[in-house]
Amino acid sequence: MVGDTIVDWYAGAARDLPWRRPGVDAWAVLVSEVMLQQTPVARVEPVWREWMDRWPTPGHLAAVAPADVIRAWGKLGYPRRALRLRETAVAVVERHGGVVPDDVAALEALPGIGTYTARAVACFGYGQPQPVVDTNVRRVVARLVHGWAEAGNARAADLTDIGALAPTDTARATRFSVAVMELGALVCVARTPRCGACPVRDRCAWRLAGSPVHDGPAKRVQKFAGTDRQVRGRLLDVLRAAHEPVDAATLEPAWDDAIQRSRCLDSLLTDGLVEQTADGLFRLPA
DNA sequence: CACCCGTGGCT
DNA sequence: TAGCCAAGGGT
Repeated sequence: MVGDTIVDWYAGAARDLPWRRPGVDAWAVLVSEVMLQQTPVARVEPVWREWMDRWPTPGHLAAVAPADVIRAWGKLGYPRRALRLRETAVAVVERHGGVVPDDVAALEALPGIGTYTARAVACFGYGQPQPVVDTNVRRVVARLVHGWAEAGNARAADLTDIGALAPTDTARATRFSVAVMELGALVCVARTPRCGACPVRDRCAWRLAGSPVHDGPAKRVQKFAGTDRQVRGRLLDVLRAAHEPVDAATLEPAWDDAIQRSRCLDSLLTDGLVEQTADGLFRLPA
């Protein structure tokens, strides 16, 4: 069956990623998964190594100031993830005695841990045969099973779809979850799939249908230039570099439009990524 | 469910 | 070059 074929392919094709090595615990896996949310492997690797070296356990991370965490996060993007990761460390210490929980429901209750990440931790960190659905898996299933060129929006049936392909053997089912992700990351990629290198090309519904082009609605492109996300990033850049609180004037060069700049600073304060001192200066939260 | 939340490399 | 895309989550 296809599941077994994909597992066998993975044995010879898997990348040697640091968080996949033997002895890497569930906390280290959790940290990697949060960093990998919407961020490419190549950019995560060095930050993850440095991070785990500094803060190897939830207890270590829970004890440091948000400012340190935000700086260490660097330019991975979506810095709210860094804040939530620290909050998760606190929750693991307070609610789970410093041990990452091994059941999906408890994992999903942690800040910044959703449907995907909870199952990824249970599967990759604890060896459970959990179905795991990320963007790679949705694309593989779309092509292999449904014969579509692209995955649609995430849907509840995704978990059922991938579960149906998993090998029955428990250990192989666990391997299967990483294996499908790897297939999507290395072979069944978004832009130009390398079907010649695909272990299941002969059983792929999309190929059997003649590799039709995507005919549904185009996915909405997210603009970046000029958006609040860019402005927030600029403001945070200034504050990451400053090791003393700064006044509003110091933030002006970050963005010309005063209205937008002010709105974004407010939203950073609301998010807890920035705080204001008693004398009205701004800094990363101590 | 649609939208918001960063960043940088690749085509 | 401008857009596409990357191991999503929260609201």
